[in-house]
Amino acid sequence: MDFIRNQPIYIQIVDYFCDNILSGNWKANEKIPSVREIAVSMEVNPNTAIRAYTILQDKEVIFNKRGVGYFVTSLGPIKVLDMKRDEFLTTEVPQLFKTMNLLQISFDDIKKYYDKYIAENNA
Amino acid sequence: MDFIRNQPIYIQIVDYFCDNILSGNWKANEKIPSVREIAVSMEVNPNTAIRAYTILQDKEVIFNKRGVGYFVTSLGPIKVLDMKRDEFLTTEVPQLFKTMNLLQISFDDIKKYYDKYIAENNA
Amino acid sequence: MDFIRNQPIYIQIVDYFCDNILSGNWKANEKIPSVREIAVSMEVNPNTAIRAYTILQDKEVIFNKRGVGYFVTSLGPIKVLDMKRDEFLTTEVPQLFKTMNLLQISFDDIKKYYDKYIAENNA
Amino acid sequence: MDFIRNQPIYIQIVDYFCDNILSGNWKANEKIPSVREIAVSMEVNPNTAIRAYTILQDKEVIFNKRGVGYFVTSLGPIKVLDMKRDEFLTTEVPQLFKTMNLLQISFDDIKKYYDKYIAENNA
DNA sequence: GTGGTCTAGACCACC
DNA sequence: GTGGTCTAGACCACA
Repeated sequence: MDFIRNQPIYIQIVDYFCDNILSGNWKANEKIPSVREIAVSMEVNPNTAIRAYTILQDKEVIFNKRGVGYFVTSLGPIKVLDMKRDEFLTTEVPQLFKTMNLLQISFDDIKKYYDKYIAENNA
Repeated sequence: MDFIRNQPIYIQIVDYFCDNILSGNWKANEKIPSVREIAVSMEVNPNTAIRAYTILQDKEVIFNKRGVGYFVTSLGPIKVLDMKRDEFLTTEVPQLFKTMNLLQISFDDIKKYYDKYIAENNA
Repeated sequence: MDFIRNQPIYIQIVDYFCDNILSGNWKANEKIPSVREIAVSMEVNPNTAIRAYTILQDKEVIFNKRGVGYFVTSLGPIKVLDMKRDEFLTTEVPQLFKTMNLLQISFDDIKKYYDKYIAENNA
Repeated sequence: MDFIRNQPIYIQIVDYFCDNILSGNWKANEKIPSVREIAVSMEVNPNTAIRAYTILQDKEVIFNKRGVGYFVTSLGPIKVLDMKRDEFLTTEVPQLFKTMNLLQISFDDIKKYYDKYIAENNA
């Protein structure tokens, strides 16, 4: 896995987990990969992996069955969706508009990129 | 100046400088505030301020006349615009689309927020 | 380590690093000494040492594994060689010829010094 | 005049003066340009120009007739030549050889560049 | 353990 | 006045 510089690895792992849950790849009540598996596949220190699990456990997105592994909670997918939507609309979107304004990029420009993006990813 | 936690202050100063250049507030070949002025006005250590100057100097956005101060290079405004546009289009925009996709937010939804944003900031 | 006056210490550290890489002492992908080790062994403030690391990191000669340390990039040795060669041939060599010309020193004179230098350092 | 970064401007002016004397452009006992002329033509602070004059005056390479201007001393050209030769042979040349060694550049390589240089500058 | 950031303050060179 | 370098030392995030 490629990590972005300047952003903590454990945060990037959290995001990776959220993506899997949002995309339906990991469904409610399903078991997710073990700490060890993640640590190995991502070439990451187990301590770093554990931090990601702990954060999502604190937010009740995943839970732990001792000796068995981690699972998505039944409300997990909904919680993630809410969290992400909220963050997206109150933080990212306004920031985006501000940047567009500063860079003189019109909404139509974005629209063009969007159409292109859709074409490429649905084809 | 108010700084965002968990982002280095010197990066925020760099962004502040870029904003001033992009907005036309600081024009090509014009002198910009001295290190000490910035340090005082932002209530920051001069060393921290210098880091911002050094970064932009390395990118040839500003240059130094010894004993006189820092100036915007003649290509400075263009370089900043290019840098920012590039980063925006190759990083933020794809990220945006991916998030929209995951969160099931349509382009029309975004459009509504955009119209609202414009109405608020131009009124 | 003995530092030359009137040249920044951090530049001299950069040169020291480059020398180690050029001489094959530090090879591609190998870990190099930590910031603290260098700071202690060179009797220099860690901040001063960090500047050297940062400069070479910006030039992609070394890179950082978070929490682990700094490593020579795979292209590091080549980049250093290119950088140094370029600087040598475009700056030092023409400067040399110009000085020789001004001082009325012939190429044969230099040759004698060179032979002497080689004799002393290979003997 | 274009100045090199990282080297004091007054030193570069001193070098410029020495070059003029060595090349025979400014001969013994001849008047050299006034401080003001140099300051204007080089777009430099007069104080900075004065430093260069003072340094060469201290070394008895130039002298001042009050109200008239600066002149090259009768021994000026010889002194400059001695100074430069000494510095060249004891500092620059050994440094050059060391760099050649590190960069795996042979003396024959240098010879080729030299022949090329001569051909270009005598043609 | 690793590096990164920041402050406080000194000292210097240069213009 | 300008910026540049360096030290000492604290505190933090990360692995």
